[in-house]
Amino acid sequence: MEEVRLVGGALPVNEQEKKEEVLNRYMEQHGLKSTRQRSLIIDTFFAIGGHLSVEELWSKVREQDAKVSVATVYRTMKLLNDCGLAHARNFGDGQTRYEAAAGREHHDHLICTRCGRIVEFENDRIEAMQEAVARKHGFTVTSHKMELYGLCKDCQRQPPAPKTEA
Amino acid sequence: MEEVRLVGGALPVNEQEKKEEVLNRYMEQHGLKSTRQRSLIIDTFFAIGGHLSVEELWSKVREQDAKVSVATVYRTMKLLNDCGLAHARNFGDGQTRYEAAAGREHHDHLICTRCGRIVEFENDRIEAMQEAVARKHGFTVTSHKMELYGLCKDCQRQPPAPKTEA
DNA sequence: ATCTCTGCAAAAAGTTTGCAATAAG
DNA sequence: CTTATTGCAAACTTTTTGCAGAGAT
Repeated sequence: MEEVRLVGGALPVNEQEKKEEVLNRYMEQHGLKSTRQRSLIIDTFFAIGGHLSVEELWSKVREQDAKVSVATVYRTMKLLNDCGLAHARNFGDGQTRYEAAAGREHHDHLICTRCGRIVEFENDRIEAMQEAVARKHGFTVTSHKMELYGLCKDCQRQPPAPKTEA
Repeated sequence: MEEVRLVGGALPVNEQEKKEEVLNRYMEQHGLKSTRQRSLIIDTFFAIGGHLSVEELWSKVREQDAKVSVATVYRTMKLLNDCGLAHARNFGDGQTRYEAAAGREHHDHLICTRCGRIVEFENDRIEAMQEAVARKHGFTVTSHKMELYGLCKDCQRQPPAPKTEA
């Protein structure tokens, strides 16, 4: 139970190719160059998975190359976001978190307010009802965000020490 | 149709009393004092309604008293949030927005990505399903956030000029 | 009087940007 | 070679905080 800090992490091998394809096409079309730090940041991001803040990602990246600057991490994540391989999320802790997006279904989040654990889920019936509600109000939905905050199984029985998000 | 920029704004008169009661009790229990700027900020906040950023609220407050500082607005809104009369929201535009909460049911938001209009709604069935999903993952939900982004009725037929949030 | 508040300005925290040096194609 | 990228530091934005003077009870 402990090792599953986050659900929805690193991509399976077959996704790797699709991801690289998307990335390469995007870089080519935009005249971008492939650099050592970009690759390192991107690889690290997809390898770790989860919902990383720039700070967290940066510290992981620096374990490999201490010279990489935050600015580069910010710029690279913006790039990944723009080409659709990562989504920027904001869970209200004051910093933007990124999550891998390539080839993944839309999903929502369950967030433990005690230990910071984040679990992803999807539910078609809820989505259908959202559509219905929107229609009733004359809206056309293009995207949505749903976050459930509460206590995870472990934290419900007080004991487990609160750990800050992985 | 145009005047309804936001749904869920100023409180009805009968709510005013309940609100004041809550506020007074809270201030008393916490040894807080009622001051000119606090009252002005709070009254302005409830009078305008909607989903105000500190910046917006501050500018409205300054129309009445140009000397009030942002710090005081921040401190006062934090206070309102703590006593449960306001909820801090984050719609991803980089600034915290507050909305009146006294005696209002929990609700979610429909947000027009073109004109910024925000419509509130509530749906018990969706909430019930959220509970179910959470339970399935071993979570106990204490609060949630659901935002549907898309185009409102007006903006679906291109013409209407986009206006920034009231 | 006493203890809380306010305004101001400085400090944080997170993110962005300008620029000269550096690396990629 | 030419153009994009990087690191660094300065700039920005939003929010918080320390402090001395002003205000509330």
